[in-house]
Amino acid sequence: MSDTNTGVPSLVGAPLPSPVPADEYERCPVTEVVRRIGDKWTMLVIVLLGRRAHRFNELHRGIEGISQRMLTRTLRALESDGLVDRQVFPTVPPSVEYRLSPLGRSLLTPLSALADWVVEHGDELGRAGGTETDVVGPGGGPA
Amino acid sequence: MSDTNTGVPSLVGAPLPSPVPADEYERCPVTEVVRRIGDKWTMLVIVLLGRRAHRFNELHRGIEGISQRMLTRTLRALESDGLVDRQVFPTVPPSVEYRLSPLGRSLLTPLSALADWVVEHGDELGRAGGTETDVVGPGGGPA
DNA sequence: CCGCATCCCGGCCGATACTG
DNA sequence: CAGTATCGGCCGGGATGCGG
Repeated sequence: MSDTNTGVPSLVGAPLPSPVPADEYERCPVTEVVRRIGDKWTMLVIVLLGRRAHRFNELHRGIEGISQRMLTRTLRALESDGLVDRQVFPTVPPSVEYRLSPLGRSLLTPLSALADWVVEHGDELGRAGGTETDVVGPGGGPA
Repeated sequence: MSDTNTGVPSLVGAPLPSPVPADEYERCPVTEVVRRIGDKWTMLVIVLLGRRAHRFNELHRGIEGISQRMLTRTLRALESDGLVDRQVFPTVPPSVEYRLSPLGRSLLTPLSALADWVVEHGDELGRAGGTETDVVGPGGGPA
């Protein structure tokens, strides 16, 4: 299912015979996206906009702790990524609505998979054991 | 599927009746994980370890551009998150093997979903249109 | 071979003030 | 209401060198 010849030959697949050169990983597509949405606020915005369209200050109040600056930046980034659509109403006072683009909405699906994982395994994260460093006896190792 | 009462009531679901207070989003679990794996190298390491166990310098050579410092940091972080297991062979010279823990392997599944999305929509990202800012005529807006 | 310590820089991000 | 401008702290992350 995940298997297309784009550099991501299914993450869960068995160890492939030809261990793809390092260059392939350098521009790993998953990494790209994760880095895109991996910053401090992006995910929160996506989640909020995943529910319904929001106006600027609506988001500003909805995401406690975010500054105007970062909200603007985050929205601009999402916009230029084509994940959110921005709609300006030239009223007085002006108002702007942000909503997830079709592309952005399609992203919600894999994101839900992640959410599912967190719901199921999230409690095992954090401090999964301080000293599980498993030392085997001499002579058993590779080198 | 995504719907457990843990704070992530399915991202793709229709707009829920009770619009959860902002506090809920503050500690959005998905955001947590994404921030965990959203740094520069973590995803690459996970992908490599997803194929098979690797030794330190094997990873170092496999992920072109990473410094020893960052590889160590990344591995330590993944380790304390319980996503990778570290196994030391007290040989001379010493050797260390890193492999995905069961938890880490379980993470590959949702990550694959993301990979699938990238494979399918990745080309629409980046510059999805400079000035798609849609301005409607006066009188049509909310405010 | 594995990994830590130190130095340093650039960018992320917050606070604040100002504009249409 | 919806931003922009500027300053500054903090930290991610690269280079190098040392230790077990």
